[in-house]
Amino acid sequence: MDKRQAIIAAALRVFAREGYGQASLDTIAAEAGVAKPTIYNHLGGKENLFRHVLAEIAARSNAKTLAALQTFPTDPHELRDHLNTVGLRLAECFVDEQSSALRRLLHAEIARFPDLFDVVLDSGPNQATEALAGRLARLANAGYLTIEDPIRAARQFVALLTDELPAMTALGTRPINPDDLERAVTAGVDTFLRAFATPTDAPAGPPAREAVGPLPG
Amino acid sequence: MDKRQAIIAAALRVFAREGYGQASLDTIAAEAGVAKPTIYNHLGGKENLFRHVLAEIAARSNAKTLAALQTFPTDPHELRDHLNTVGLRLAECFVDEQSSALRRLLHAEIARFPDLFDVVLDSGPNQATEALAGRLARLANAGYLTIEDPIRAARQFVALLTDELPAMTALGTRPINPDDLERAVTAGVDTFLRAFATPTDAPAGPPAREAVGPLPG
Amino acid sequence: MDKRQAIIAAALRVFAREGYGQASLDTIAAEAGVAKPTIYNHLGGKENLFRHVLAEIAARSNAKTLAALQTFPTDPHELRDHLNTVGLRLAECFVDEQSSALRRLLHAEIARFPDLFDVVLDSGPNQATEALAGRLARLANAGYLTIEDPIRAARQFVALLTDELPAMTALGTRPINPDDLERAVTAGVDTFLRAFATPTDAPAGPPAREAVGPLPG
Amino acid sequence: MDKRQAIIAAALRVFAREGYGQASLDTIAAEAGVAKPTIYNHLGGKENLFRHVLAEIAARSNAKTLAALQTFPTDPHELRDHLNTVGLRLAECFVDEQSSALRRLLHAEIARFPDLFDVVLDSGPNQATEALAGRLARLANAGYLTIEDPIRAARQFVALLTDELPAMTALGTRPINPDDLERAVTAGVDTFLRAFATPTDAPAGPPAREAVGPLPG
DNA sequence: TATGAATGAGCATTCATTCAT
DNA sequence: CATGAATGAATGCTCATTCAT
Repeated sequence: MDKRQAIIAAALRVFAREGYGQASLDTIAAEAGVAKPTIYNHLGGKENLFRHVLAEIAARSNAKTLAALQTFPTDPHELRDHLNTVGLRLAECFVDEQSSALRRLLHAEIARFPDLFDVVLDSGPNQATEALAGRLARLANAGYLTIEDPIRAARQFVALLTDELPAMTALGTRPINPDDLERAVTAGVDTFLRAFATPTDAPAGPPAREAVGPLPG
Repeated sequence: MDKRQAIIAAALRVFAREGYGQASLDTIAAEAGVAKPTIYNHLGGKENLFRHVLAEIAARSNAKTLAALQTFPTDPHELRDHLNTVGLRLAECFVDEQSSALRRLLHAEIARFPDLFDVVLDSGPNQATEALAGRLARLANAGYLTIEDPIRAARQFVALLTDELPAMTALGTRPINPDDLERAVTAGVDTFLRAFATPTDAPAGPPAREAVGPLPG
Repeated sequence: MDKRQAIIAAALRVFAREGYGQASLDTIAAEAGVAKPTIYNHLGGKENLFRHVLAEIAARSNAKTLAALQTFPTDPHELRDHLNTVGLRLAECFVDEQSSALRRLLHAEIARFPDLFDVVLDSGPNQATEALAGRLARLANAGYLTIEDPIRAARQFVALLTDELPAMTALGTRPINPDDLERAVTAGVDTFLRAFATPTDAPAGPPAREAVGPLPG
Repeated sequence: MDKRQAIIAAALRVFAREGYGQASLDTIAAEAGVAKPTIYNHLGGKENLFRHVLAEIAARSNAKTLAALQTFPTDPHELRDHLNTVGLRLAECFVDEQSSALRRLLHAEIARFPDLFDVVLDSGPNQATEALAGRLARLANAGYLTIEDPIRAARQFVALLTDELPAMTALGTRPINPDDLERAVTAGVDTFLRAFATPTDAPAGPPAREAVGPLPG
């Protein structure tokens, strides 16, 4: 329905702005332009509304992130530049307003909604990590990177990229200067490459096969 | 006073358990074994109480973390082992119940208390990062590590160490298996050394365990 | 609505009985037979409720008083009797329970609601004084009274009528004996006539024209 | 004691400013510079304190008023001027800050303290009325005034004097312009003399200034 | 389906009062 | 005598929820 979307959109704004506990259904109803009971008709209670909202943000964030990975270079000649590009896209997803709000809400209400954490994790970051791991594995197979555990590498790639962002954005409540964002990404990619780039004297080619598999002794 | 400490301790528990908005002074008073007005006499209102509590946890967490760094090896022969040891201590601080609660509360209430973020940051993580950076710089000076920006390296060290912990502990609400924690730390230290360890053809120190694979020349 | 009137009526009773500060919304709600939030839905908060109540009593009192003046004799042969009659009606309005309560509440809360005084004054006594002044001016024009400033005369008429009433009714908290009320009125009218009755040796007729206008040297 | 007076003085200010219900012992204690229990030691409870305060203001107001009557002219050649003078003094007592506060407090709390009304009345206005009645009786005996019931005349004298003052001072919460006060007094004295001055064709006293218009024969 | 109206429960806060010191 | 500390009780107000329409 039309109203249903209006309610979820309004709830998303209000929950993000005020948190679950302080958000009032009156505010949400007013902001959605509907009467309070309509919220109950469509979504039944505050708790259920919250779950729907989180699912919604998680889905959106996930879609955005997967889209950012869609054009991941699988056979780049300029590896660093390409990682910087894709890293910047990921970092932009990370500092995205809704993505930040989602993280804040999860932290805030995990005690009240312990199940939501896994739901969100599976619907979002885990998928992204898997996708990213696949891309990194291809680069490893192509000999550009030396990676034993692609999932781990993917997680660490993201960790290095987003390292400074919470502090720089006050947990996502302050906008970040694009230059600062790029610098943070560059720093993360730099360290990532120091750790995982295949030494360049062995030019390109597919030698690093064993690097992906089980390690020797 | 005695009561004052009891109030802060109880408030800490209740805020951590229920969040700022849902925590009620009745609950805190009951859990502290005092009457409600006593909270007002000592700490003046809910907001002030919350600030005191956060400051308290932040101070404790910081002290714990700085203590963990106190015995940082400055001239180790077994670099990896030593980094694993200190990394484990840091990770233990990270997954500490109070430290996790602090992070959750900060995320939850940063919209209501925008100033608290910087306060906590300065009283905690920033000091730890600086201390850690100093230790890493010494190791670099001694030729064990190749580091240009110690602050950045310190931040990335922590990022790599704690990478998996939020997911493994459900944002600090579930205890973590010590073995899992150690594995996560090892993985982080491993990548850190791949990125920053000085190449081993330099005589100092043992080679960084072949399992990691050849480091870039 | 029905409930709205019930709330205002109950609030009127409770405020009159206990004063603004001591009156509790719980009491008012109970006495009105509604739940507390209903008061907020209809009238928004204690202060607003108080304003509505005062406006209500002021309007009622004013209507009563103006009605009492409606039948004011404009050409009486028995001037004293007629003034006694109208004076008694006015005095009855003055000692009326609600009118007294209004005066008490105004005195009590003028510090908290400085604006209410003028509001009530304009919606009540001032209108009555003007109406009364008009009636007195007609009597003066008809030669029965000698009045230069009808507004002043009206005020003084009321002052003389109500002179003893506060003390006799304990500021409106005790009922007054009708005989006592009549005696007080008679005394006031008596003095009023001593001051303003045109000397009777000039029988009736319209001679006192100049008395209303500017006085001689 | 010193403290006792400080408490009463502070309570007087606070009660006058905020009313009985809203005045808090904390405020009074702070304003008096004592600890709260000290109020209990000296004056036992809020209600008792209030009684003491009212008695105190009543006594002061009464003293002031009686002093204003002390120099009442008993054999004046300029009757009107003398009545204006004494009337002005009485009116000044009436608009006095403390006297006004006393009236407001009495109105406000007569429901809670029904007995206080008579206490204050006897300790104040009644004494003043008696004193004034005595003075007026002397003037009547001297042939200047024609008065049958001096008490009644005294009450009416005051009523005519103070007629406009409540409206002009917003029940004593706004200061009054001295010129306005004098004009109000003059108007009251004028009407009083029209009612009670012995006709001037009798030799005693100067004629009552034609501005008043002819007095009834 | 959508809503205006109503409510029971709960919250932060304040206050008059007492007690140990 | 004076006070710091503590508290039971009450108050204004808000909220999630329901029901009749």
